[in-house]
Amino acid sequence: MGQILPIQASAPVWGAASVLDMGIRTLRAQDPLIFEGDDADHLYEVVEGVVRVYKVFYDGRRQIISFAFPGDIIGLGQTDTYSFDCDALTFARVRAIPKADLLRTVRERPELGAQMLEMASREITAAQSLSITLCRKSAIERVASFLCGLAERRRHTAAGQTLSVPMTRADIADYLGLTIETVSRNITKLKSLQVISLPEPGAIVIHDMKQLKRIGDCEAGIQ
Amino acid sequence: MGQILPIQASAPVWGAASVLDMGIRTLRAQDPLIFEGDDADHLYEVVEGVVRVYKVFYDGRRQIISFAFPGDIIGLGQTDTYSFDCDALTFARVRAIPKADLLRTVRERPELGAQMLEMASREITAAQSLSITLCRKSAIERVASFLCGLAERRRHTAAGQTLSVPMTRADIADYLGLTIETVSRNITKLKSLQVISLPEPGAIVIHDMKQLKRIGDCEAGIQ
DNA sequence: CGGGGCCTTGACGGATGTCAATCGCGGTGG
DNA sequence: CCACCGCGATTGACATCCGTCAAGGCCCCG
Repeated sequence: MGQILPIQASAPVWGAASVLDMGIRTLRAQDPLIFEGDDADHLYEVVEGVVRVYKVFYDGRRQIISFAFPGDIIGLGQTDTYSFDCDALTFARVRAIPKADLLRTVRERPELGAQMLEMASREITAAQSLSITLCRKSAIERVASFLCGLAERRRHTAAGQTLSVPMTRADIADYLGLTIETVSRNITKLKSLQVISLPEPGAIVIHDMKQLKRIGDCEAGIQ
Repeated sequence: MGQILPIQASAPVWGAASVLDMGIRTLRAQDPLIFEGDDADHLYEVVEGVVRVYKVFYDGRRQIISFAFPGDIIGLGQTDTYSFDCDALTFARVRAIPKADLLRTVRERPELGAQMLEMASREITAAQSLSITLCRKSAIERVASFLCGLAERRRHTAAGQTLSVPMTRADIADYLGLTIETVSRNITKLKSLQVISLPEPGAIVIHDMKQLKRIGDCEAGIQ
């Protein structure tokens, strides 16, 4: 069985840890971090583990907006109250950054403001590319691009490495706008194409990254 | 025939018109403003008219990312080069804001930085809600929420007002991730439900805003 | 009058959702 | 020890929504 790399801690993004490192919160899997409607008075930087950000609709439909990995910031797009729920997917540690402190710090160090803008930019780009994924791609293309993205963010781009997939099929489905069954069917299809394999639950091995990318980018004639 | 309100000019968003009002560009319908890959050295604030922002894929598929109305800023999420194309949907005037000037100004007036962050926030929220629209909603729900959003942004929330819809069915389809035919069918369905009517091409009247909202928010049992 | 957009409407097929059965695995308790 | 249960994943059968293809209408304009 392959060694699955842990989801590691990262250096503080803001550089100004001494000023902003107000508090680290430790979360067990499933522990809530943010409820929709809470006052949006903190940003959270994921230090370790994986955190999921999602919206739940009156009828139980759920849209996962993002899986946040170490180094990611949650709450940049929130002004008054949070517009989403957020909880831990795995054991996780997050750094809580009070917005008031942050704004004061930005006043003293304008370059931090530029950095925040840049991160907001990236978030806009991510959200827009998610839109494209969701509306222009077929089910297998979505699954393939999801796995590609996962591997890239964890820098597991070499073939044959075991990639931990801490989310359930339901999480993936709610992220990709599909059902559990469709996700499962298409993972099976990728397996039968010998692009990936599933050595154990919660892990996958990407055997043919190029082909996976081709499928994810709609460049392969898969039906 | 109802009088359709023009899409009006707005006061400069930045307040600092004397500093930033570097140039107004006038565009006829269909005139290009930004090509994907151009150096992202300007922001554009729409002053009058409607501008569309979109991506075109290798296979001709097009995703409209946003319709920008007066007061909207284009290019906030762009760091190096633009990642989208952009052109005028109607006659339009835009204020070109050189980024270099803007950064200098922000250094002198940090509150502008906060304002930019807030606009970026709004853009993130918009992109995320577009994701949800695209992946969680049925065709009629998408069309209804599109029309609701249009009415809200133009502040035509009273029933019976005539709302100008300057975009074609193809534009709406490429924004909502649908086909022309599906958009048309569902507009017809909303008409037969007596929620809207089409007094003339390029205009709609919303008769039952509450019901339209219910449908757009997935709160109505429509098949 | 004819042509070309743009829109609407109909018929049909296919991808994906829904419903249901089954499997494997881990935990629990008799 | 093993039967039982619950949860997640897989697989199959069927239904349905939406895309595709095609025809036709409306309107403007030459």
